Amino acid sequence: MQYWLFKSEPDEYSIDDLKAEPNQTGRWDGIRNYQARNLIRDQIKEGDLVLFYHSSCKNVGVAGSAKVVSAPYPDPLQFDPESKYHDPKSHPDQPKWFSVDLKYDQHAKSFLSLSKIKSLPELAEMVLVKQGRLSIQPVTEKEWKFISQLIKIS
DNA sequence: GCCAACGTTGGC
DNA sequence: GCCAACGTTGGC
Repeated sequence: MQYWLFKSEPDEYSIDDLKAEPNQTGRWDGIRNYQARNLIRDQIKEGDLVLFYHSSCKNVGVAGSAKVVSAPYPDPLQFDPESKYHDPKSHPDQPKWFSVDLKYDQHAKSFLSLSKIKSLPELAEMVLVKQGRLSIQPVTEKEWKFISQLIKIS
């Protein structure tokens, strides 16, 4: 079992949007950063657990949890000329960008803000704290357990 | 392969 | 809207 943190701008796609999807399951697409792509393509597995993080908004922080419910597969938006995520350099026989499906799990009963995260020595080593700008990042089991307690999810 | 210029992310 | 910290692009 592995743990991850996925960032999303809630104006674009919030944890409530995920919950409102049919079967509470949505496609995590639009990843266009190689570090994040490598994680999603090579390391993320069906069944892994995800902290759903809201970025670039009034309240930045961990809003809840979700579960990976598919293997990685090519992000269809890269082949869609209408999409802002269209990548004309990517070809279907060798796709550059990947997606997974996420299923809503729980809302944080207590929202965990970034400032709170930064104030906690137990979370000082999080990628979120050390390297701000990565949209998909690994979370250690220790961090996951600590955060689960803080936000009161099980 | 280096590196300057430019673009993006994301907190504040 | 600002700006720091990256990542990407492209000339050489």
